[in-house]
Amino acid sequence: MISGPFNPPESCGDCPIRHRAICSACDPDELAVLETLKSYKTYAAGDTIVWAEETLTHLGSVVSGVASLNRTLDDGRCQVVGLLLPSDFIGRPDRASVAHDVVAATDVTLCRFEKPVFEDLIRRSPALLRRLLTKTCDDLDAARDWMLLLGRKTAREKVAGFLSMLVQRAVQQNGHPAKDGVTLSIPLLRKDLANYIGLTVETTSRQFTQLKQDGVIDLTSQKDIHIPDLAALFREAKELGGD
Amino acid sequence: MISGPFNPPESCGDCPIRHRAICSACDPDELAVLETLKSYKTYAAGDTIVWAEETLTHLGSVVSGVASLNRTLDDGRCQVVGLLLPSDFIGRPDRASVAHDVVAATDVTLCRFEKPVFEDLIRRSPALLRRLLTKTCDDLDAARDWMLLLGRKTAREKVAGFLSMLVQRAVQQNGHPAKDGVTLSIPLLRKDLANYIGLTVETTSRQFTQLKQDGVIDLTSQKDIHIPDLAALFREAKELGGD
DNA sequence: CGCACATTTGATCCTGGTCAAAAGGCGTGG
DNA sequence: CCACGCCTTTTGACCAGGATCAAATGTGCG
Repeated sequence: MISGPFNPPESCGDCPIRHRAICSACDPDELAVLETLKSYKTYAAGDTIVWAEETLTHLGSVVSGVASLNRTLDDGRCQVVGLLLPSDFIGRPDRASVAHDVVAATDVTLCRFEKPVFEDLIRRSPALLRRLLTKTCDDLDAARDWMLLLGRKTAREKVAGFLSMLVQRAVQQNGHPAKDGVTLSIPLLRKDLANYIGLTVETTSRQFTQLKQDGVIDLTSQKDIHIPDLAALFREAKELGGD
Repeated sequence: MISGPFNPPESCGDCPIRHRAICSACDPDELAVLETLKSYKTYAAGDTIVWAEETLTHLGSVVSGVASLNRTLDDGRCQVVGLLLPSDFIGRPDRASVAHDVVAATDVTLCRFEKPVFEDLIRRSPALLRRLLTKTCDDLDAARDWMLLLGRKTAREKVAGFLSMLVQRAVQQNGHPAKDGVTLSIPLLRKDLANYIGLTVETTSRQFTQLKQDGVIDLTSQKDIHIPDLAALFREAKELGGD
């Protein structure tokens, strides 16, 4: 989605996630405070940003790139339990650690605050706290939607459901309503994608092939995909209200 | 778990969930305010407490009983996306509705506030807001744990995982550390249990039979279960740190 | 160009689903 | 008190969707 190195914005006013991240709740005065406290950090694709159970020193938002939240069993089985896209938040204020690894799927830049500093911020700004609650509720709803996909959907529906989710998030970010279909880039390797939808790489790949043959999707490269008819994709995904 | 009709407490001080529900964040003054604003409502097992997408008039906590959060597809496939036990909270302050049905699994009593009243409360009490955020974060972590179970665990591990979760929640509520095993009651029908762990009733039943034959569990009746060795159960469930 | 890794395709197996029927529980009414 | 009927749970026989194992094809990079 972002090509080339990402340069952090000069000021919060120029920040690409200014109106969607938790700081969107802040007025200019508060923003001026954040400005002095924030710092940026960039990770390369594949880097682990946080290890599960590790003590967090910072909290913050994804400014660019995509990260996945991974929960892994001793025997190697792995489930991706969430995707962090730009404006999504990492960490919770009242716990020392998170319960899963956070891994950069692409190059990732974070806008961070030291944990005690952030805790002081939300103590002083109810708006910020309120915004964080809203975002957490949204994450919870998304996680529960995903439970339906993992527990009850077929392989084909899972792949279509994943793509539907990507499309919906892309539309809600870029805001283009899409007239003649949508083109987007899949920010995960097949392996990670499979771990996200609870399948193996092989079945995932087979379902892509099928959906392509059936004209639901069009792969221009392995990562770049074109969806000619959104309603058709949503129907395949059995989204509630997908028609 | 609760037998016979449940009588709401005379005052918040006598309430069984006083120290675990969101009101645990309140000082005596705040509690006195809540006291004048709350109301109780009881539902019979099987009743739908809230329909998905229906406009919520109240928010509140489960005082007694168990409710399940159900997400259902048009073709009838159904996934339970959460269990509400005593002290758990229903609803989110900033949305008009919830994304899933809330169904009473046993008889359920709620302690409720009218939505606008509750919104006013959290506007005036940062402690309450803060407590709500903590609970929501906990729910999110639990949902993500469940995604691992749904996406990556075998039928046997799913059943053992469900029982492990029940045990852990029972211990954290009743606080008894359990010397010679734990006895508890399963508050769901097999059908609902199956919908919670993403299996059919038949496989769920078969796994119970297996676990019984292997001495991991002991069914005294269809709902009442005794677990002689918690560590053994956790091992079956492949819980992180289950040994 | 050649190597390492990601993705796709193929052949076979096995876990869990489906369909069907029996057994167990429980409340109602004779 | 027991008989009947309804619903839940268990068990059985068979089937299929997705996993596993293996190999071929694609892709990016030094």
